[in-house]
Amino acid sequence: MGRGSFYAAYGSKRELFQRVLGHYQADSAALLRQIESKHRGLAALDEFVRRTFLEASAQRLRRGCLLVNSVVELEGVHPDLHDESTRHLRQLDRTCLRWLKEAERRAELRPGLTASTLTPLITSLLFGLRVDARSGESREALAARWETFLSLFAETNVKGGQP
Amino acid sequence: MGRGSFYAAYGSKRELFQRVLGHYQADSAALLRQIESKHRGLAALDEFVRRTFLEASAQRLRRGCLLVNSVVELEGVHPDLHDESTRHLRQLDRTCLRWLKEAERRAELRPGLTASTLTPLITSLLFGLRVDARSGESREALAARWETFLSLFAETNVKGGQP
DNA sequence: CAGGAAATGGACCGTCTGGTACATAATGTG
DNA sequence: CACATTATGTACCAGACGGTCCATTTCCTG
Repeated sequence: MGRGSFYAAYGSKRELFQRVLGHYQADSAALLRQIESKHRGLAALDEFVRRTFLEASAQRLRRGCLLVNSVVELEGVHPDLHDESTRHLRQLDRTCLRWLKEAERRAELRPGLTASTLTPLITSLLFGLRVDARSGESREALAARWETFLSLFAETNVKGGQP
Repeated sequence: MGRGSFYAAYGSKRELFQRVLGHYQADSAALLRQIESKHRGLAALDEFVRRTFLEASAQRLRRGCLLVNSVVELEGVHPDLHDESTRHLRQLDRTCLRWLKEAERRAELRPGLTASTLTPLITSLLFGLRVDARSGESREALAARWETFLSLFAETNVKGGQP
């Protein structure tokens, strides 16, 4: 793409990046909606992780998550873009909370655990897995971590429960 | 510091960065050793997290972890530095495994859990917490997540256990 | 085929960067 | 005090960057 057409189309590199962020976020939201239409509770969460981490190509996996990378890289340098990225991430957070509340209602959580305490922990772990991905960890290793994690808080009768 | 003295002392920016990585890693290792001399098993792990995340100033917290930031930012751009960072991180991994094995021996882990399956999960979560820190999450929020996590795999009689 | 819109490839500009060279000043030591 | 070492500020270089401008070409449509 020529320089001229680029700036005619997008105005500046910054604007392009913001557009990309928007697209990424829109795609993620679409995925969440699609999953939500087919699964509920912990099954939805598990499906999301499977789709996000385990079905990605090795190359795509190594690229990590655009939003997480942005949060890490833009802090201090581009505060507005950094904030925009974290805002987008929090949206994923809200969906996760919704799923967990459903799971709570369905008694898929081990006794004593609540959706509101578990949700931030889950999103933190997902951040961690995305860093792992970028550090070159294999799909299998990531999957194992996720299954272990799931087994820690899921009732034994649901998928991923502890034997 | 003047330009001249800088290049006389460090050779290049790259070399300086490598030195900084080395120092950071050495400091971390020293902290690990110090903790290991006073605590064992899950107590050591908990102390480490407390010292790393909860005692840091708000500014230092927001800077996150140099190694994690490097892994995220240097992937693809500076493969050698990226690899060096991940190598350093894996060293922390090994220490964590040692602590968990001790915890296993002392029956501090919930039944059915093993050190070798738990350790990678823990380091992933720690990565996630460092991203959270960089995204501006508060010390309290981070502490809450950690306590929740600990309660998921710690025996109820040890610190952080579930009531 | 003709004509207008859109895409292209460069030439060009100011600025920032890592890095060098050097002349000058500060510093420590006999 | 004198001397060698070390640090400093500055001028300078080459290259990359984001961005603009424009002449030329491509492409779609009447």
